[in-house]
Amino acid sequence: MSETKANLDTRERILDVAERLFMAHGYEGTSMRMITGAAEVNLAAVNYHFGSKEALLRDVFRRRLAWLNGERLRALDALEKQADGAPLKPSQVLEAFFGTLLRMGEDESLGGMTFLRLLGRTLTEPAEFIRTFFAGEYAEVIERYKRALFRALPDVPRAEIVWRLHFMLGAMSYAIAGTDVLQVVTGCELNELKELNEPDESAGAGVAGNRDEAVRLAERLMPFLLGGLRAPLPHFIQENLQ
Amino acid sequence: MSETKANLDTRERILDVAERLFMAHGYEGTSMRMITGAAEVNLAAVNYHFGSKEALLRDVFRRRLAWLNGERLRALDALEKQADGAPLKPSQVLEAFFGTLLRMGEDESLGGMTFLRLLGRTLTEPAEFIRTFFAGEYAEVIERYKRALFRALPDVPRAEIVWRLHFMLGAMSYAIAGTDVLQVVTGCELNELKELNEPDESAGAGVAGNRDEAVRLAERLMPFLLGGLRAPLPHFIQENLQ
DNA sequence: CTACTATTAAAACGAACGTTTGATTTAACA
DNA sequence: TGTTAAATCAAACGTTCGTTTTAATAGTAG
Repeated sequence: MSETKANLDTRERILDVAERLFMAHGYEGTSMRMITGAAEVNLAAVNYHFGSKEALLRDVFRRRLAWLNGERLRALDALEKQADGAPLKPSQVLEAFFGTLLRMGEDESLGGMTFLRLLGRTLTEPAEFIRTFFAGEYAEVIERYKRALFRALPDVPRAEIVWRLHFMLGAMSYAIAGTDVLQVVTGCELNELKELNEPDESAGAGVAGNRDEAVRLAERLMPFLLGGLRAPLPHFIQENLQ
Repeated sequence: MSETKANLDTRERILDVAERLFMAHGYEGTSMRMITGAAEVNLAAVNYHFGSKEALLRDVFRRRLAWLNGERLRALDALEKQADGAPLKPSQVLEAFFGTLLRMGEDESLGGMTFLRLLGRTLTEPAEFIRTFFAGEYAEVIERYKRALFRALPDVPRAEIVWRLHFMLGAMSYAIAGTDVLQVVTGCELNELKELNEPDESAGAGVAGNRDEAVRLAERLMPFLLGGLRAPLPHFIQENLQ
């Protein structure tokens, strides 16, 4: 009995279920009883293992962000070592930052698209403890990448770079998190997106589809982001398209 | 007595307060008691005037979106009439769509930046009734603008156009909604953003600052969005920057 | 076996939630 | 001025929330 339960210990199973439910219903919209019910553990298990609901959310993210931002730092280290003191190319910096994220979406053992969408959604959650938590978790990575971009674009005003990085983070976040929302809004012509749109399905059946989707998303998003970085300065909206 | 109360009737005052609080704390994070308390009305007033909390949120958005999307349709009508059957330029379409939105952010009587940020945040809320509501409210506008973009870019695959529109909506949404979040994440170098960062202040003192900020945001965001539309197709990430 | 620690279980806690009720006040019109 | 409908009010409704408590159950070293 309890074959599926014995595979993972309680702690890990709670983290997996919470990740999925927070993504599907948001932080406030997910109750402890929903989590412990879906994870088939006792109601008190969350408070026993994590202390509180807030701490659970933090641990859900810590588990993934530790890997993600570590990988990002390692990628930047490798690039800078290879460049040997010379400034990096802007696309290298962006590829290291966003490429690492998108590759994470392809790996189901790292949370896959479920976590990426949760991340994108949670970045806009207004709760104070969430914001301060993210600020702390991201501080080092953002600082390093900002410096790399400043060196890569010495002639662009630094405020402009930060603005554009801001927009790129937004486009990326939203493109991932809002997929199902805007699929409806934009009119369902992209039925290949449909596979992503089953937030409550945890079966392994959709894994392959999600991986393909992540690859496709990465390919389409990267040039868009570079386009954002390469765009002309304000007041110069010329008409050289098509 | 009740000088500030007598100016607006109960209904309108509830809408204003709810708009502000939903923005600051999210839908689930805002209680009826917070709303009625801040609006200085009885707890039962919301259910009396609107029926339920969900209906209140819908009315908060209806009040603004009716104006916004109506204006968007009128702007597109004007452009198409002026073009006299010829395809529009892509930048004209984007300017009509996003420019209308950003100009709304400059007008405090239309909700200003408070509503824009609420809109951006709520678009990623997972609650089902919110999603279906937005899909209905946006359907006509998106359909019209999609058609205009298809005509404006006959050589670009339609799926590609929808993708890029998707990303642009995301970048715009997030740039507005996530201002205070990413200000922290990206390191506070843009201290001119600080003025926006007082979600609980309703006094008129910050109005001028917010309007300036909206104009600045518009100027910076538009070329970024055009850059997104103008970006090369996948697999062609060349290095012509800086 | 005993003693001890870690984990799970059932039950209940007080607080806060959205909503409803029924009485009371306000405003408009005959 | 008396009548009626709209609006406001205090109070309570039943439910659900996150958390805590207390007891029972492994699992392990001495």
